Amino acid sequence: MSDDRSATDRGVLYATTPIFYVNAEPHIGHAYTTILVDVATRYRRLAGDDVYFLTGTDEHGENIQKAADAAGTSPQEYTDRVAGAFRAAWDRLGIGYDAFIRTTEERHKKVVREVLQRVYDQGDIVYGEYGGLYCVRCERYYTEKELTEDGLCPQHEIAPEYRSEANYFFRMEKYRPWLRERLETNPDLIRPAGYRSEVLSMLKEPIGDLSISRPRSRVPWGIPLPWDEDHVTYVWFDALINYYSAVASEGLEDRYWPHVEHFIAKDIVKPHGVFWPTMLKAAGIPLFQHLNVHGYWLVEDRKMSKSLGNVVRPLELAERYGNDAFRYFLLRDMTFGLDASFHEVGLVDRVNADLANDLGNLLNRTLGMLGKYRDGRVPPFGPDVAGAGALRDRFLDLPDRVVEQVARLQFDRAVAGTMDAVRAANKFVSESEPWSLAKDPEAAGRLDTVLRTCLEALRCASVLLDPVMPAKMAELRHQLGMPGTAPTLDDAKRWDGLAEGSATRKGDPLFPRIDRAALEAAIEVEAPAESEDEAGGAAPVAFEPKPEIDIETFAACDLRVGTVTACEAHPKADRLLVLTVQVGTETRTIVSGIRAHYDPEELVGRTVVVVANLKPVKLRGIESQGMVLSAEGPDGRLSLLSLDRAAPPGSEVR
RNA sequence: GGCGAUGUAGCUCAGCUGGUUAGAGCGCACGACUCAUAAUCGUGAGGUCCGGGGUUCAAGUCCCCGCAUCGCUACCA
Repeated sequence: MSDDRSATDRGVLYATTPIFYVNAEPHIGHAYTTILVDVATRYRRLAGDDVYFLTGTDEHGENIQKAADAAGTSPQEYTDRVAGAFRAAWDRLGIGYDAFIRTTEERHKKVVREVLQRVYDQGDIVYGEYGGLYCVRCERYYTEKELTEDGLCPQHEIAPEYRSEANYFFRMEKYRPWLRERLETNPDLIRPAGYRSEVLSMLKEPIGDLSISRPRSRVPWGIPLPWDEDHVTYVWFDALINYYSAVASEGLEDRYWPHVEHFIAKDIVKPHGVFWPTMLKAAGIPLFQHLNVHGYWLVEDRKMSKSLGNVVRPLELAERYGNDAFRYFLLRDMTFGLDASFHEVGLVDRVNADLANDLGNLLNRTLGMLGKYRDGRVPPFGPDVAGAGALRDRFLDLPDRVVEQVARLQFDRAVAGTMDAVRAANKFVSESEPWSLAKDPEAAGRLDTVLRTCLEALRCASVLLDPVMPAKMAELRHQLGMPGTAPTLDDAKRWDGLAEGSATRKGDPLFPRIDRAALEAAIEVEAPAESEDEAGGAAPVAFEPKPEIDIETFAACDLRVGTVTACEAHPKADRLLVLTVQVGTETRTIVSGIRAHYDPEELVGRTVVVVANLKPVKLRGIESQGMVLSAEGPDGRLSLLSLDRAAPPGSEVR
């Protein structure tokens, strides 16, 4: 256990998941974070700690509004529905959260406004007019240091202008030195260490100030700024503050805030590792204890994406294989902080080997013999049997180790260690051969010892695995004849937890084996079907049309058919390709940001659509004389426009 | 381009502050057993620890260079 969480906060835990943006159904990433926190909190509860587990939904913003419009409903109705879907999903996955916060709740809005006002009053929120020098071409602000000696934009060598955008900015840059210092002196504030380094490297250069508002006229679906009702907060002050508002609004601030642990996936390290601590500092609220960052589940070794058709639906898996088995797999097969690969066959193998063969079968064989030899009743310990004491010691050593591993976020090891002990129990059965003892009347006492030892091993295992598989472990204890009361960690520290003479209740196998061959066959069948629709099946995108233009304005764009005659990677930019395009009689050099989507070779000879009268611009040293058109797919994947009938290079497009 | 992470048996991964013949599970081969969910237990095959240098008595573990994959970041007319 790390030093900084010793005296003050031992015994109390406030754990959070991110609040999820309600524009999509929960996927395995959402589910993993939430299950992880569920397991972590259950372990701490098992140890007798005072625990508060928060999750929720992020419901404001333009996208929600658009999605609601597209669905033909109001934002409120829309978010009610989706937030309800998230809650239902978590319920089905056995998530025992204590509180569910929605950013549209009054209690949240009130706290957000209070915090905003406080930060504003002390001068850390400023109007965008003070934002600075803005290069129109770059569409970004520059600090004076970044500009050339003459005060020009380094990219375009034009004079930047003072931009008076109607936004408010949080003066985040001001807190950068403080945050660096804090991370230096508090090395495990962000963990594992790799993510701390990442944040530190972000802080080496200016982080700028953070835009935190949008005009209410454009985005009415948000929380109005308390001092300027014409603006609403944008994302950060709204969403991040949920962690604080959830307890502050319930009078639980003193009890839980000093013990807050955030759990997130690595994609949101920046807002949580940079924005959030500086916001807290500015608001005079103490920092979180740790920011705990986990990796991604890579599906078929690629990042999960809708366009690849490899989205893993947690509810389907839980349904198919059992929720507890699914949870076990997630916790067992990912090392905290690192990415892990998800293969459905791997899940099945894991569940069969560990849960069906080792744990489930140990229960089944033990209760089977108990029924046969002892009428299903719990025997006393008899004379010593070789290996019984060692097995007992092995189990009784586990609780302290597990608690420590959980504190270090080593859930995989905590679970593996317990399963190793279960394996040792199976070995003990083989070596002590109770079926042979049963044939020898003089060995009755030793048979008692063997059976009782197995029963106690199972009972202890059920306690140590209870946070991961609450339903199945309760069922296990039920089969052992125990009452349905919730276990405590102390139950795993004793070897006499069963009542002598009590009746066991052998039932169906706890974890039925999953037919792996059938699964493989099913995958065979599914595989070809997936490749058919690249984009055709993608959901329509809600959008807000740009301001109307007339035909003359459109005609001002000179769009032309072109043929790519050569193409190579830009020598000084990772994301750019340099195309040579034949447009009519002219040959143009066009720089385009499509390198991540197309190989240079595959473009040679292709027909493209070119904006021919764009003002040329130098991109990383190469002049681009135009632009090629492409469309963006659901996953940011670009698709170049081409023609479905031949038209010679230079033909006008209209 | 900058920063960071990862690269260990067919597969999924452990290997903490450098120290005996490099580990686990799955899969595979052979054997044992029969209480059990075609389960369990044992034995075995299988590795240039990404490549190349270096530091050290000693390196998978530290340093340098490179390769590959991933992430963040700049460029995305």
